[in-house]
This record gives sequence, structure tokens and C-alpha cells, in this order.
Amino acid sequence: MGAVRTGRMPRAVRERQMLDAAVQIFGRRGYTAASMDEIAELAGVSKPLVYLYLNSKEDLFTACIRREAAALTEAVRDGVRPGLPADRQLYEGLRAFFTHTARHPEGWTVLHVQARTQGEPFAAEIAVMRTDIVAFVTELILVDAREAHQDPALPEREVAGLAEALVGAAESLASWANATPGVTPRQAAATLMNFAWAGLGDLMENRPWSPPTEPARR
Amino acid sequence: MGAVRTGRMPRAVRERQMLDAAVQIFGRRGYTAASMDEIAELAGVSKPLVYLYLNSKEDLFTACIRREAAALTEAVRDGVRPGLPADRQLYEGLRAFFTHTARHPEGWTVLHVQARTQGEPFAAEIAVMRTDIVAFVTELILVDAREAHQDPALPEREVAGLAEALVGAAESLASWANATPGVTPRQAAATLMNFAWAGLGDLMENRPWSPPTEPARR
Amino acid sequence: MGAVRTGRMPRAVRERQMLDAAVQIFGRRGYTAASMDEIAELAGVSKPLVYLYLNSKEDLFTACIRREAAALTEAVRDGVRPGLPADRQLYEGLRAFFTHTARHPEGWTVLHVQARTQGEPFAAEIAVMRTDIVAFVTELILVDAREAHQDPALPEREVAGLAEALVGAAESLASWANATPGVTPRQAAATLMNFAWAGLGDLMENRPWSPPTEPARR
Amino acid sequence: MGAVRTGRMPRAVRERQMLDAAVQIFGRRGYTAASMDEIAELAGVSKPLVYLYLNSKEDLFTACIRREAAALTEAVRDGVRPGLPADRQLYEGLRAFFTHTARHPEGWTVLHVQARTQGEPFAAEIAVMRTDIVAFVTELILVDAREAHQDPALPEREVAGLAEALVGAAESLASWANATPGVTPRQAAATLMNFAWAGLGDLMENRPWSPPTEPARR
DNA sequence: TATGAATGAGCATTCATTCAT
DNA sequence: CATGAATGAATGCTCATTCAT
Repeated sequence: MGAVRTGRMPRAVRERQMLDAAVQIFGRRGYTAASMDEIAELAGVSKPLVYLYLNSKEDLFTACIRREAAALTEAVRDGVRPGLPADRQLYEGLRAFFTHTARHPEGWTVLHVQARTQGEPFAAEIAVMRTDIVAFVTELILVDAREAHQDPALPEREVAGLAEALVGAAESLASWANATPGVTPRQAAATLMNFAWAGLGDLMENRPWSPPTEPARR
Repeated sequence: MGAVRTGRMPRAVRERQMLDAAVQIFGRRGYTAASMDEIAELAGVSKPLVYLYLNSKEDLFTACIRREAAALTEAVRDGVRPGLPADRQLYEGLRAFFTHTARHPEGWTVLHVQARTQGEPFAAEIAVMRTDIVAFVTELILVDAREAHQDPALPEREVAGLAEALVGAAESLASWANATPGVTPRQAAATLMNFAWAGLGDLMENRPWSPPTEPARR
Repeated sequence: MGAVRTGRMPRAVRERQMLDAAVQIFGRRGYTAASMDEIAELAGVSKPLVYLYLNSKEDLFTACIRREAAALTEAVRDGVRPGLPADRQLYEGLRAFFTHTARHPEGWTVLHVQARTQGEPFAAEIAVMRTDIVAFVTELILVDAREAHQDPALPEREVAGLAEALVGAAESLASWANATPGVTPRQAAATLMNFAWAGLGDLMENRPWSPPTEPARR
Repeated sequence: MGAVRTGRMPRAVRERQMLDAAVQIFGRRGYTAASMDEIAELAGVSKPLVYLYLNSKEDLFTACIRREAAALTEAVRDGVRPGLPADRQLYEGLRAFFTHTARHPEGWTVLHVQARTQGEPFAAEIAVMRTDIVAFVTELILVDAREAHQDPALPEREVAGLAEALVGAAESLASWANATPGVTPRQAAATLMNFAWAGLGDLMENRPWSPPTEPARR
């Protein structure tokens, strides 16, 4: 975003430049394949400065993850309007999610692809964010169950699996939307709502799809 | 699986040992972090032999991807019974998919996580497999639309998005199931069917979830 | 010794703080492994100030060597009482030597261990100090030879070797005493006198230990 | 010793070449200042080969220390003739010691100067060798006390200090002899015997030099 | 007087890859 | 068919040193 200014400047600014560059490179190459040299060059600074400010490759990567995770989480929280019904809340959250991932594709790649690939300690950072989001979705599902469906007492694991699958689908869709020209965040959110919400409704009203014995659906 | 035999033996066997080892190591460490030394050692051969048979690290990784992709695709195709209704076919395909990924977790990791992380030329290999599967799912959706819903003429992009999301959810669920003890392939497939199929049905019967104007659902 | 004051203060004081810190660090880590960063931090000043006052790592180390060598030499000279007989003078000198090295172990390490390890130009600095001390000891031996033994005309090289060995033994003992709890400077000096002086006396009275032809001693 | 052969050759030979080079460089520069590049170049091999065979700089240095310590110890043991009286044994041991250190000055520097400068784990390696030698000397002193002086029951610490000082003097003399042209190992050994043995004799026959109260010696 | 900002150069270590046998 | 021997090229990281203020 804009050419990197050169010359002397305050630490905070330089640090931001470095994190910006690191997110680009880590997103493009992956943790292991990314080189501190390339990051420093893209940031427009020398390598020692990167180490002076960010300590190590590991710390730098962690800093990237945290910054991007915080930004994404904040974007989603900001997108949700608390007063609305649960389904609208979910939709708005999804829209904010897809909007943010579309605007920050490299950041999203760092979170969704690169960080999860590298075992500990990075996976743990992601797990925190993901747990947050899954909990948020789970809560929405339960609220909806209470509001709109007389609380059908869905089994714990079932709901966890559903939320997990929904989040997985959203994550997958985000990457797909980034890779597919012409897909707007609005469309992605609507698609996912269509795809998921109705199924949830059916499930909650005890019209589940039954697997082996019955011949077909409905 | 099974101790690696040493000493002279036919090329095909040796090659299989090498690919087995490579899949393990690539799955565990990622492409860049995996070392040819470790692979050769696990395969029980010397490094030059690996190069003699498989040319380079890149070729070796590509070979892994192709083998695992072919195995997975074949497993899914074998799992589907052509005569059944579309939803049953999809269910059986999912079950075969989850069964295979559960039985070959490192292979699945190579495909789902490691290969996609490394950009070209590996992403292309994955894209091929994914395209196959998405096409297969798309076809099932369309068949179902014709069979069970008088062909509601779903827009092309919509269906593509749905299939994409379904496959993404399946992929996500596969990794989640591998990481979560006690989840059987059967359960995973049923969960996903519950989650997705009903929503598809609603959509096809023109009861889509409507995003912005209406206050809530149904 | 004493907390480092911060803020503005006269150059001489700052310089002393830096040299103090440098002696600590050089003594602890050795010349090459010591870092200017650590020295500046221990001195409580910024690195550029160290360079402003002391020019370079090499100059800083040289300054340390000179200061410590001067302090040690002065301590020994101050310990010797000129009027006494030669053996008493040597004893007092040794006692002052061991006292000083016990009180300034890092300074002694810098001189005895670190400076000699680093070849030119530091070894030369040490050589100066050592030459001084060896000359001093040589003089005492010769004076004693004249006073107490009718000048037995010891060969030049022999005396040089003896003084060298005596100084070497003293140096070795100093480090040993520093590393061995419970050894006082007084004990160290007495031990060395017992060990060395009698042998010198025998030698000067022409009762040398004869190496090859005779089967045994005396 | 002799130009390093190039091209392919068995591991044992290469390893010896590398150790030879490493001893030279470590002796000349010290552990920290020595660079693996320089060692590899002097050994006539590439750096990776050094790492392949010797693992790390630390391991390489340790290997040098062990090899040189073993060689020195063996040389001294081979030089001593067990049947002779204690003083002759000590003389022969010293002569072998000075001969070896004169023939392998860099090895001696590594042991005496460089290894001791670098704290653990290298100091421990040296401590082992030194303990051996000090014990050897202590034993000779005690044997002599019994054989030639009716066992005057020297106090434990006194003897330890004496042996320590003798070994220290020998070590110091060895470095001095290496740095002083024209000094033969024979002369160095004789000098040290003259210097030390007579003093020991006086001490054991209760003619110690008495430090403070008496005016002078004898 | 004093320092925050910045870097060129070097170092230990590793890795994919190739010969000679 | 198979490997022990060997390396060019990076890579993460550190350090002595210098400006601009």
C-alpha cells in the first residue's frame, strides 16, 4: 500500500512497514520458504533492523498472525449489529468477514493457510481466533434455536460439528472468493446463508436428512 | 506401514517406499521444511537413489500429490453406487471421502494443507483434483434438481458456489475429524448431509434465505 | 561496585564506568565474544557514547589492559618495602600481587587470560607489563645473589628462565587461588616462597639438581 | 604437515586433515574468533563437509581438545621410566612434556590458552587432563617424601598447592620456551627441576622459608 | 553531552544436488 | 543397482560501527 518511505523514521512506523511486508511474504511463500532477506527488502530496511525490532523469524510470524487475527476479529465484531435477529446477525458477520478477507487477501492467507501449516506455537495462535469465532457461531445457532424453534435441544457434539462445518465452509469460501474474480462479499455471504441456514432450520425442526435406511430425502 | 526392506529390490518397490516416506515427511513438515535427507533415511535408501528415481524434490512432491490425489479420487468413485438417487450417491461419496482421509491422514494433509501452501506448480495439481470433485458434486446437484425438483434452473454461478462451499466444508470437516477423536467417517458424512442437503433443497424449491430486506427467516 | 549513576556527568566519571563495565564483560566473555552492546548496557550508557569516548572495541580493550596492568604494577610496587632484604621484598611483592589479583579477579582475568589469547596487538601490551615484573624479580634475585651468596655469577639465561618460571608460577597460582575458596593471598605468597626461594638458594650455592648422569638427587 | 591432498579420500583421512587445520586456527585465533570458513579452507575442504564429519564448531573444538590432550598425556606417560627414583621420573616426565609442547606448539596453545578461556564445556575437558597430571605430580612428591625424607607428613593442601604451582610453572615455561628461540626441552626441564625440586627437599626436611617474623631466609 | 535509528559484513549452519566408484 | 564423498548457495542471526538529531 504505497511505496515504502526511506530514511530515518520513528520505530512504530517502521514496525508497521515491516509487518506489512512480512504478511505479504509469509502469505506468498509460507513460513519456511519466506526469507528474512526478502521481507527486509520489501520493507525497505536492512535485515538487522528487522531483528532489532521483531527479534526473530518466529516472533515476526507470530506478530503477523496476531495483528491479522485481531484485525479480522475486530472487523467481524464491528460488522455485527447486536439488536437484530440471530440470522441477520450471522449474515452481517459473514458479510464483514468476507469483506475483510477480500480486502486483505494476504492477511487471510497467513491466517488460514500458512499459520495452520506450521505446528506449534503458531497453530495455537490460530486456534484462539478460531475458537472465538466458532463459539460466536455456536451461540448464534443456540439463540436462534431458542428464538425461532422452541429450543429443540440439539446434542452438544452435533452443534459443535455444525458450527465447525459452517466456519470451515466460510473459510473455504473466503479463499475461493479471493481466487474467483467477480464474487462479491455480499454474494459469498448470501450463498453461505442459503447453503447453511435453511439446513439448520430443517434440522432444528426435526426434518433431518436420514442417511442409510431410507431411500432418499424428505 | 510395515518395516522397510533393505537390499536390492525392483524399482517399483523402491519407488513406492520412497513415495511412502515422502508423503509422511511432507505431511509432517511441509514442503520446504522437509529434507531429502530425512525422506531418504525413512525410506531406507541413500539420497542419490532418491534422485535417480525421482529426479528432484519438486518432482518428488508432485509425484506424492498425484499419487495421493489419484488414490483419493479413486476411493470416492469406488464408494459411489451409480444406481442410487442423487442424495444417496452424495452421501456414499462423502462417506468414502471421509473414510479415505481418515485412513491416510498424512496423504490428506499433503493434499489439503501442504500442496496448497506452496503456490505453483503444486497448487495446479490440487486444482485438477478439486475441479474433478467439484464437477462431480455439481453434477449430482443438477441431477437432483432435475430428479426431485423439476429443474428450478439454478444460476450457474450459484451452483458453482454451492458445490465449492460443500467441498470446502467437506475438506474442512475431514481435517477436523482427523484431529477430533471419536468422530467416525459415517458421522462426518451424516453431519455434512444434514447441514447441506436440506439447504440445497430449500434453495431449489425457491425458499431461499433472503438477506437484506426482510427482518428474519421464514 | 556501586550502582551506576545515570544522566549528565563529567567525562572522566563516564569513562571510568565504561572501563569498569568493559573489564567485567571482557573478563567474563573474552575479547571476541564480548559485545559492545552488553558493555554499553552494563555501563549504563548508549553505544555511541562508548565509541565517542573510546573509539573502537580494540581501543577499549587496550585501555582496559593498560589500566589493569598499571593498577597491578602499582599495587606490587606499593607493597614492596625497599629497605628490607631481598627475600622479604619478594615476599611482600608476591603478597601484594596475590592480594590485588584476589580483589580484582576480572581485571586479572583480562590480563592473564583474555589479553594473551588475542595475539597482537594485545599480547604486546601484556608483554610490557610482564617484562617489567620479570625484570623486577630478576633484579631481586641478582641482589640476593650479591648480598647472600657472594655473587655466584649465574648465567644470564638461567636467571631469566628462573624469573620467568617464578612469575609463571605466581600467575598460575593467582588464578588457582581465585578459583579455590579459602586460599588467602598470604598463604599463596608463603607457598610460592617455600616452593621457589629455597631452590634458588641451593642453585646459587652450587647445589643444583643434576639431570642426566647421576641416578638421583642431592 | 605437508600440503593437503585434494579430491576424494576416505573419511578418516579427511577427518584428520580437518582436525589438524582446526588446531592451527583455534590455536592462532581462539575459539570465538576462529571461523569455520577459515578452518575448512585450510583443511582444503568445503564447509559442509566439516559439519558432516564433525557436527558443529563446539564439537570440533572439543574433538581438538581431546585429541591434543590425549597426545600430550600419552607423550608424558611414554617418557616416564617407572623403575627410576621419583626425581628422575619427574625429570623425564617434564622433558617429555616440554618436548611434546615444543613439537606441537599450536596444540599446546589450544590446551593451555584457548580451551581454558572458554568456560564450560571446554574447561571441563581441560580439567580432566590437568587433574591427571597434578595427581601424577602429587604422587611423585609423596613417593619422594617417603623414599628420601622419612615421610614428613606434609599437609594435604600444602602438597596440592605445590603440585598445582609446579604444574603451573611447567605450563608457563612451556609457553615461554615456545616463544623463546634457543631454549631446548632439556634446558626447560632442568631449569624447572632446579627451581622446584630443591625447594621441595628443603620443605620436606623442615627448612621452610619463614615469611613475616624472621628477618630473612635460612 | 548524548542517543535513537540504521546498516555492511560476517558467521554458524543446512540443504538440494552431483560425482566417482 | 547403489552409495560414500563432496559442495554451491542460501538462511537465520549477530555485531561493530556510524549518522542525524
